[in-house]
Order: sequence, then C-alpha cells, then structure tokens
Amino acid sequence: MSPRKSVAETAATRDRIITSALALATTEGLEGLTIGRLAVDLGMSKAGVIGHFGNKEALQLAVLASAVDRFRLRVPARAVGAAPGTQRLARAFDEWIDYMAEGEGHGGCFLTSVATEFDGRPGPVRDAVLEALASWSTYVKDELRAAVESGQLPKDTDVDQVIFELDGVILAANQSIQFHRDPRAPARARRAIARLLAA
Amino acid sequence: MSPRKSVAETAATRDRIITSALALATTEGLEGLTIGRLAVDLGMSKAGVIGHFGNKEALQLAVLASAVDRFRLRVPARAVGAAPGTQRLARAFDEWIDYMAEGEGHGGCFLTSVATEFDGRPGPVRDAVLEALASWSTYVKDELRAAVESGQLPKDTDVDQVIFELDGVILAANQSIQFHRDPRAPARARRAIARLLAA
DNA sequence: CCTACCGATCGGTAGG
DNA sequence: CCTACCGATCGGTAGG
Repeated sequence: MSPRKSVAETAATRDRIITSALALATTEGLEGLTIGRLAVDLGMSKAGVIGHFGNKEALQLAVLASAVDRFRLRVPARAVGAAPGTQRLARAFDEWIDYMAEGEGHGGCFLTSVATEFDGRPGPVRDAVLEALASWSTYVKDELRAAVESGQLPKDTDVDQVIFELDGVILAANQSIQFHRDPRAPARARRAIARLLAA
Repeated sequence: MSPRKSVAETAATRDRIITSALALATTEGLEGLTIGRLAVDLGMSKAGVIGHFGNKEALQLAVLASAVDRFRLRVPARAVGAAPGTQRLARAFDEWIDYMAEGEGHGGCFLTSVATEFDGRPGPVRDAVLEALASWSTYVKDELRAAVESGQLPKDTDVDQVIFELDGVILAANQSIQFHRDPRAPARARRAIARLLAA
C-alpha cells in the first residue's frame, strides 16, 4: 500500500524539473519555455512534467521563485558579514558581478531578462518580477541610508539617483557579459560601482 | 494587362505589415511574433503577409532594420546640428531619452529588448542586433574622442569606460520607463548622463 | 508518473 | 493577395 513515490522523491523530481526549466528559460525566455521540450530534456512525459505544477503559468512562477531564491542565497546572503553601508553594498555588488560572470544563465541575469520579456505583459509573472526587483531596491536603499547616516556618503546624497545608477551598471554588465561576451565587463562594472559608492 | 497592385501599393502594404509587426514584437518579442496573429491584426491572410518576406526570419530582420532606421532618423539625425564632442552627445542622449519616454514601444527600447531576447540564440537576428549596437558604440566613441582631443574631457579619459556607463544609464532608463513606468526616470537619466559628460 | 487524446495554432506551401 | 491545405507542436485533460 506504499505510494509509488515517496514525498522526498516527488520533491526531488520537482527540483529536477525546475532546474531544467531554468536552463531552458535562460535561452528561450520564460514564455518560450514549452512543456513538450522540457519533457524531452528530462526524459519524461508532458503530463508527468506539468502534473507537478498544474499549468504553464504556475511552472513559470515556480522557476522565477527558484531563480530569486538562488540569487538571495548567492548575493545578499554572502554580504551579511560585511559592515552595514557602503562596505556591505560593495560586497553584494561584487558577488553579483561574480555571479553574472561565472555561469551562463544564472539567477541575476535571468531576472533582468524576464523583466524585459514581461514589461508589456501584465499578469502574475510580471507582478512576481516586480516584487523581486522591489525587494532588491529596498535592500540597497536601506544600506545607502545607513551609509548616509554614518557619514560614509554625503548628507545630501540623492539615494534614489544612486540606486538608479547602480541599477544601470548592473544592466550594462549583464548586457556586456550575456550579449557581447566581453571579458572586460566585470572590471568595468566594478570600477563604476566603486565610484558610485565613494564618498 | 496591368498588374493587380502597383509597385507603390506593394511597398505600402509591406510598410503596413512592418509597422504592425513592430508593435506586436514590442509586446510579444521578435520570436513571439506570429504570422497568424499579424494576419488577423492586418485583416489579411497569412500567405499574404509572409509572401512579402519569404519566411519568419526574413520578417524579423525586416522589422529590426526598420526599428534601426527609425532610431537613426530620430536620434543621431537630430544631433547633427550640435557641435562635435560632448554637446552632440548630450543632444543625442537627450533625444534618445525623449524617444523612450514618448511612445510605448518605439525603436530604442525595442533594440534593447531584442538584444536581451537573442543573447543566447546565435543566428542572423542576433548578428543584426550586434551590428546595430556596434554602430551606435562607434558613433559614441568618435564623439568622445573628439571631446578628449578638443579638451572638453580630460586627456586621460577612459573612453570605453564612459561608453559602458552611458550604456548603463540608457538601460536603466529603459527598464524604469518600460517596466516600472516611473515618470521620474527621464530626469534621473539626464542627470546621470550630464555627470558622465562633464569634464 | 504514463498513454492516449483534444482543439488550437504554429510556419509554410501549392496553385491560382 | 486569396483559399485550401500540410505536418508539427502547443497547453492541457481523462483515466489509470
């Protein structure tokens, strides 16, 4: 009377699907991701794949949530040891740049791609991207405020302007790495970040 | 014995198709663009639409070429009157920011989207995007060099670094406008550009 | 987790 | 520029 698969096995399969889907969505986009292609890649039936999620949109949301989790574990989590303010931010951006340079289609770049892909498509996926980006902005804003309060940055710093420009550097790094495959991109990004975080 | 359509009428139809395709590709992506949907939007048959181009990839390339043309007519062409160097660049970026802020899915933003969409898909479309971006970079580089030579910018200016950061500002503006619909984005972008072009 | 199937749509062609 | 059609694939469901 035991079930065909244990709870742990089911969760492992779900993880395998998400990992494969994330890789596929990195090249094809989250909308270009298809259940049939995913099933072939995994050696499963379409019904077996989609059964874990219900429908394509739920799968998209699960892939996105997984990418956000990986990003948080890789970037902000590694910066917790640094002192609040500019040091913690410098560390976080450094980690992000490493993360982008390292793999082909890991988390951070993926979020950027999905933001572009869904900027004209209202719905739950767009909302989830918006929430992830807002969460990152809040993180940066809190650290910038701490930097201003502790005197690391001038009192009259336009925090939102700095966030805007930091964001631009990340987007430029992403494009340089993903599209142009320019090996000098990480160094350029680090230089720009350093200047924005200098007093 | 006269043909069913004159050469001029055929060209006009082709233009209508491209305009409609550009609008569709702005929300759906250049790959998400479908001949069937386009035919419905235009009140034509699928064969009537695709007959003008041959196949979908040729249509994608035509849409891209059209977007690049519009961009050139709108941005660099309007800056020719300004003095070479920082003034011309300031004017060009100003026009670009206006262009982004103005419409929903006009040229400049479109190029950025397509660059993201095709960063993992080698082929003629990616090559065409690469060429368009390279052409813009060359334009900026020439003006920056002129600015350095004429003393508008310091002799030790790292021109490629400035290009990288200018690119970041445009990408941040694009994301702020297209995704976040933030009305403060143009002002933020102009401020960042002004700082990068100041001696 | 599978097989077998559904209606809809895909890109594209033949022929006029 | 149209009608009529092709094989392939889409997301998803029924039933086990």
